[in-house]
Amino acid sequence: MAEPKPVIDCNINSDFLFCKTKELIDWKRHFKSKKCNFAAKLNEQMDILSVIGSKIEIAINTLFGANEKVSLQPTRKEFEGDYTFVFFSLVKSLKKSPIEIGNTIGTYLLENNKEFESYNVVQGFLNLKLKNEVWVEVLNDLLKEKTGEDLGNKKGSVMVEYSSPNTNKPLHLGHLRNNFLGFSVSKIMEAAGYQVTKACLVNDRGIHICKSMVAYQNFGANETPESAGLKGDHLVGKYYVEFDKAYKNQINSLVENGSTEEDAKKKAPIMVEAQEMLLKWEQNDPETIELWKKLNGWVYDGFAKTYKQIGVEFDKTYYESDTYLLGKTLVEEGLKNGVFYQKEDKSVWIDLTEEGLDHKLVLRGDGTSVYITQDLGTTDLKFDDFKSDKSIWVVGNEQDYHFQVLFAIMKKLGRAYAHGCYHLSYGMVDLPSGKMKSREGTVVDADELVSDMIATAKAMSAEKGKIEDLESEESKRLFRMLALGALKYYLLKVEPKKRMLFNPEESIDFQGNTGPFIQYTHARIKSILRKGEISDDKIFDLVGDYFLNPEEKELVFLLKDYTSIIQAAAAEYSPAQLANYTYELAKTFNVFYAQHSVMNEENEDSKYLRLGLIKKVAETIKHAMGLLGIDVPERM
RNA sequence: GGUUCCAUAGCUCAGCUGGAUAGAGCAACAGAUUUCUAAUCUGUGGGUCGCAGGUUCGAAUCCUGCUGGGAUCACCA
Repeated sequence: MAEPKPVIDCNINSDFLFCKTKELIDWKRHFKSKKCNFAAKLNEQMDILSVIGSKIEIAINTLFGANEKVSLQPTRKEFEGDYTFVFFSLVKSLKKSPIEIGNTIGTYLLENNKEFESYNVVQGFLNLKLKNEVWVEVLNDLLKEKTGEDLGNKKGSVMVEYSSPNTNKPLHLGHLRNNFLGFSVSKIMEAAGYQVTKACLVNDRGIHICKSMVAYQNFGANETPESAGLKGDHLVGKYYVEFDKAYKNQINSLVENGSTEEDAKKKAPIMVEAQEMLLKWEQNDPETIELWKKLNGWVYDGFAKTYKQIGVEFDKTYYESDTYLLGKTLVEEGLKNGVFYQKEDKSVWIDLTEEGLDHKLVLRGDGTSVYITQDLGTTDLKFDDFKSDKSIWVVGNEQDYHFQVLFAIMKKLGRAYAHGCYHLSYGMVDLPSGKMKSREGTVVDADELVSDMIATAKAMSAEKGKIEDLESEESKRLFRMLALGALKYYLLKVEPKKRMLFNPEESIDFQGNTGPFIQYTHARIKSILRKGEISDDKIFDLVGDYFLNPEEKELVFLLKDYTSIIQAAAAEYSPAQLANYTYELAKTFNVFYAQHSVMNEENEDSKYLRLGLIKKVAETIKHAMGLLGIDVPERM
């Protein structure tokens, strides 16, 4: 094994990976007026990628007098090198052959910098290999940093609204995608340096809850969650279904007696009753309010259990019953300043044709609100309450148009916050049997799904013979952790905006690109670390002159990307990017694990470096999974 | 019909602002356990990147058109 002499001294940070002060100043001056990828970053924290990029920019400028915007990509496996600079654009402007340009730059880089080990040129690709000690130092720096916590806290504040359930039925699979997305995006934004408020807007009023109320009043016989042995939300959901049954029966008999179907739908007594109840509710009828509070109370108890079980939470809960009348003042404001216009029937509209949208009603002729009216008011309220710089709505893509309209109106009303509004739109969750339809009873209930998955996790653990006492509290925690890990990862690994297929069998899979695979990887590492804890000081002392093998280097390579992955995931509101990264990291560790031993390694330097390395891998996995809302076990 | 999103291996999905021979997992087949957890690892087969043009040194990626699918186009929420 090669044993390179230590060329790194203790001032490495200020001298080696970072640019020398004088050099730095020259670069800044040099690139100030020009657009250069990396030079622009000099004020910020420098990572190895930026350093290399800047050095190439310098080289090109010195050699050819050209200002090139350099971007780098990891060198493909089939070529030698760490990073590749693609310079086809230079071939044209410099009118020289690719080989000549590549060699000129490569030679210059090697002669004038100490980071580079070698280079090779293939067509317009300059493959650069960095010296081993660069990677050791990258690792050393990583070990000194706290995982995922060096991003600063200076990006402002953001509100993430998600979940937003209706109080007439329990949560289903579609809600789970919403909840997991919302929670994860909140965590990611937080990690990226935002101050986050997690908000939930409960849809607790309206015709849907009145339907449940009417059905309960008619058929409920004073049933309670206790007497029925049902979670509150399921009990109320049951009466929502009862309503629908009775409604359909009434329609059928009306049609049999000669009504048209359209007429029957309007005149069915139970529907009339529901509408009357809504009216009573709006008039604050005490009896109605009492019933409403009772049923909603049950539902909230049920939701609370579900939220606790799936591990999501909120900092602020808004209730539509409090906010549904808001927005009318905005309508007045809009009329006053000419953003809105009024028709003869007194209804109020906005013309959004310039924005590529349509005319939109914002207030009915009788002065009552529509959906968008409420949302105008609620949006103002949210920004007023929290003074957030940004606001994210996690809502399904069936409301894409609604949010386009909402944001366009806010802009027209001159709300400064309008540019900070973002609709995180996600696709539907399909089942192998097709679309989920609540009316056809093909919805997958959230509570049921979670408990099924916990049971499966238990069964699989039993089958593997991994767990001794299946009934212990610790085991139960583990099964829940695995079940939720599988479910959350399955729903989050797909890019939010894409429609996705939920295959029950695949979702509880523990192999391949799954949550439990990553959880298992973490448990494996912790198992080693239990045998070989080592103080940080010792690791830092020893890594200096160690020669990394390819598997170790690959891990370092991935680990150093972690913070930028968080930034990217935050910028695109995409937990999927983080999920993919974490999978890649876990997989890479397992390759390392299959080929190298940590505790049985005879070379002490190697052993301690590996202990440090895998500790960092475990921390990164844990942190990243945490951002997905997934816990990882110490053993499994 | 207008608007909008999507289309990549048998299946489920990656593929960042255009870069080298398009990648994973599952499924199939063949291997690996005296060694820190085999819920792991290694290998094999599998592709008209929906179709057709365009932009250029270079396109799964950008533009246009077409086909297929989803969503939406309520004085519902």
